[in-house]
Amino acid sequence: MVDPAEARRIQVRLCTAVSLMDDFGVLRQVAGVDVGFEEGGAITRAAVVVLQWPSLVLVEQILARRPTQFPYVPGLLSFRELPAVLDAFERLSRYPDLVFCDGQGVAHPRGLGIAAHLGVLTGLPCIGVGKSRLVGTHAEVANERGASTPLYLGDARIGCVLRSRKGVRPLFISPGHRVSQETAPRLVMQALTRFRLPEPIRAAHRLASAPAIARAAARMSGR
DNA sequence: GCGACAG
DNA sequence: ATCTTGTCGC
Repeated sequence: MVDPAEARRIQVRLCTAVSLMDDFGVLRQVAGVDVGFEEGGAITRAAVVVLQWPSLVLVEQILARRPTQFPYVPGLLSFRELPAVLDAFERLSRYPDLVFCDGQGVAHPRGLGIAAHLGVLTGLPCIGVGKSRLVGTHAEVANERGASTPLYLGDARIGCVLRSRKGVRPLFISPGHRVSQETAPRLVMQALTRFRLPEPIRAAHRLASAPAIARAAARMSGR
């Protein structure tokens, strides 16, 4: 199995394949990706949902489960979560035109967050939607829906910090693959309804964290 | 050597 | 991420 040192070498090599140019046609179906765990982390659950665009109507959902084989190491998240995500992608009846992935895109120490890694491996346009910061510096973000400020790593712009709705913690948006810095936050805004997270990510999260619901139901019915 | 650190 | 009830705030 790949160890952390080897994983970092793979990232340095693969990051050269990332494209930060808009390169996709008319969007008809978009996917949302998120991962959860069972058995105290022993089992990885990857959820991939497909929504019609721009209606955001759910049209397909796939859940893949497999033994976890890599620990959580900041900066190496994709090596822990992508195996299960790729299992789920193989079962899709049709590939989406764009993917929203929970986690960073190129806003990563070596430019290959999980959304960028997924984009390079599948070849699909991908956008990283992080709920918190991994790397980079930025100015304060106005407390208004749609407000944003660029995220930098040294001189390079690696993404943006976006307030998806007033009064919530901002999202860390960065291109994953075949999407530009300007377009990524625009598409995220178009995928929002009334919640902090864009709909594709919310739908994937509901499916990936289903165990929590099962446990809640068990507790209510009789422990 | 001392923090920071996606999910 | 996950373990977990009620509770503070808009």
